[in-house]
Parts: sequence; structure tokens; C-alpha cells
Amino acid sequence: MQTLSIGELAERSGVASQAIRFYEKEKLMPVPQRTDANYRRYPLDAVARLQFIVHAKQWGFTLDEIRELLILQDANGDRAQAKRIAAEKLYKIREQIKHLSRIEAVLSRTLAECTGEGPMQEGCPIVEAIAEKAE
Amino acid sequence: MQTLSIGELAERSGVASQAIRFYEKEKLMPVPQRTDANYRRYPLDAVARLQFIVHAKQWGFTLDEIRELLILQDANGDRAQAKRIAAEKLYKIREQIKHLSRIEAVLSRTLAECTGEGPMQEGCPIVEAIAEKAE
DNA sequence: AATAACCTTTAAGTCAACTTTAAGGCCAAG
DNA sequence: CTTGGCCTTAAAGTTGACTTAAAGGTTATT
Repeated sequence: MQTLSIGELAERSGVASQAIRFYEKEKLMPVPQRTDANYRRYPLDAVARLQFIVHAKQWGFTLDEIRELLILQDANGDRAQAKRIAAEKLYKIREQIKHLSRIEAVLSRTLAECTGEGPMQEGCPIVEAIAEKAE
Repeated sequence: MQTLSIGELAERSGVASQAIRFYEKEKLMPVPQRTDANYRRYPLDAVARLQFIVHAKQWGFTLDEIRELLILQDANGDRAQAKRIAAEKLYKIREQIKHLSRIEAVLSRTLAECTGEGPMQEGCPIVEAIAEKAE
């Protein structure tokens, strides 16, 4: 069965060799076999595992969360657990959206009020909006 | 005119003394006067300046952006500049909201599909959704 | 045989926005 | 007059997710 060096894996997955070693240390990638010269040798499905990590990151999962998911997969664990992790993530994402939306509302309202003319002193609406109140 | 020690300022503003010194080094707070014993002495309006910083942070402005706004205020600069900074921020916030909303959509759809029953192997929808494609 | 292009390890650097630590000076209360 | 609580500085530590560097071994090509 064909195996890959860390450099070949890096090229196929788009993840830098050093990042792959980092993921190994962080227990996201399994400890691979070694050649006589102590070179890492990866099975082909290591590519898919790395791409899973990359995609999960793009979804906003942290490495800690991704590790949880990978451990579940490796242990062929319970789907309910995976669902819980994803549900927690969804909750956090919705909270972030709420927070940003509040900011968006105030900021766009303020920008609409501001003609962009005149000096800063004596009531620039942007500065006043920030100074006055949080949230 | 009454002045404040750094500790008093910290208490009134809710910002730790060390953070105030940090802001001074980062040129967000002006260099204050000193007593004979080399203690910092702040005018009362330093409280408002710190609160401006705190609120701007809550709005999601970075210290770099806040520094820009403060420099404009200090120089009694052009309002159009402040408007530009705020408009850039608004754009960034909207981009973040878009990104998070895409994630939210896929994740909530995926969660709805997942019964939470069965093992991970052979098609857990959550894992598959992440594995399949980035966005 | 030499050289380039890999691979190995450990350690340190990056970014933001601070916090913590260390080592010491100043001042009010008991 | 000493103890505790402020204040001073510079330097190092924190978090997350790596990247860069240093120093050296291996393999492939010329």
C-alpha cells in the first residue's frame, strides 16, 4: 500500500509540513509509522483527515473542538456526542451573530447621521455614539 | 484642579492600572504629569478617555483603530476621516456577519438532519458535512 | 563525491491585548 | 519605626494556531 512522506502529504492536503507535525503534537493527527531513517510515512487517508481539519477550521471550529470530533470518529463513538458538539458550536455562532448585529445596527445608524463635515470637537456623532454608551 | 493617581483612575474607569500604563505605552493615553516622587497624576477627564476606549473595544474596534480615532479627536481633525474609519469598520463587521451566517445556515440544516442516533462510522451527517466541502 | 532538496528535533518568534512577576521606592497608620 | 499598601520599571507569561530558526541527518541527482 502506498504511503506518503510528510512533504507529499503537505502538498496533497495543502497543509504545511510543520503544521502537520504541530497537529501530531496536539493529537489531531495520529503518530505515523517511521522509516529506518526515522522519516514519517502516512497512509493515503491522512489526506482526508487533514482536509477534515482544514474544513472544520473554516467552519469556525477551534482545534480543541476538532480534536473532540476526531476522537469521536476514531472511537466510532456516539452520534449524539457529535450532535452535542455541533449544537454547542451553533449556539456560539448565533451569539456571535447577535453581538455583531447589534454593533452593525448602531454603527450604520450613526454613519447615516454623520455628514462627514465639520471638525471633531463639539459633537461628532461617531465619537459621541462610542463615548456615550456601551453595546 | 483635582487630579487622580493611577489607582484612583483605575477604580473610576474600571480599567486596571497596568492596562492604563499599557495604553500609555501604546499611545492611547497621553503621558501624564508626575509628582515629585514620580507618581502619575491624571486630570479628571482621563476617566472619559478610558471609557471611550472601553466602549470602542466593546464595539469591536481594535486598539489600532481606537488610536486612529483618538488621534483625530486630539488633533481636532476632520470628521470625514472619522467617518471613513467607522465605515471601514462597518464593512468588516458586515463581512463577519456574512461569514458566520453561512456557517449558521449549513450547521443548523445539518443538525436538523441528524437524529443523534447510531455510531459515527458510515455517514454521520455532521462529520460528512464538514468533510465534504469548505465554503 | 558533492550538492540540493528533503527529513529530523527543539526552541523561539508571531499577533493582540493585556496580565503577571520581580525588584524596588514612597507614604500613612499603628 | 515598621508594616502594609500604594507606586515605579522592565521583562516575561498568556492564548491559539501556528511559523521561523537553528543545527544536523538522509536521499536523490549530478
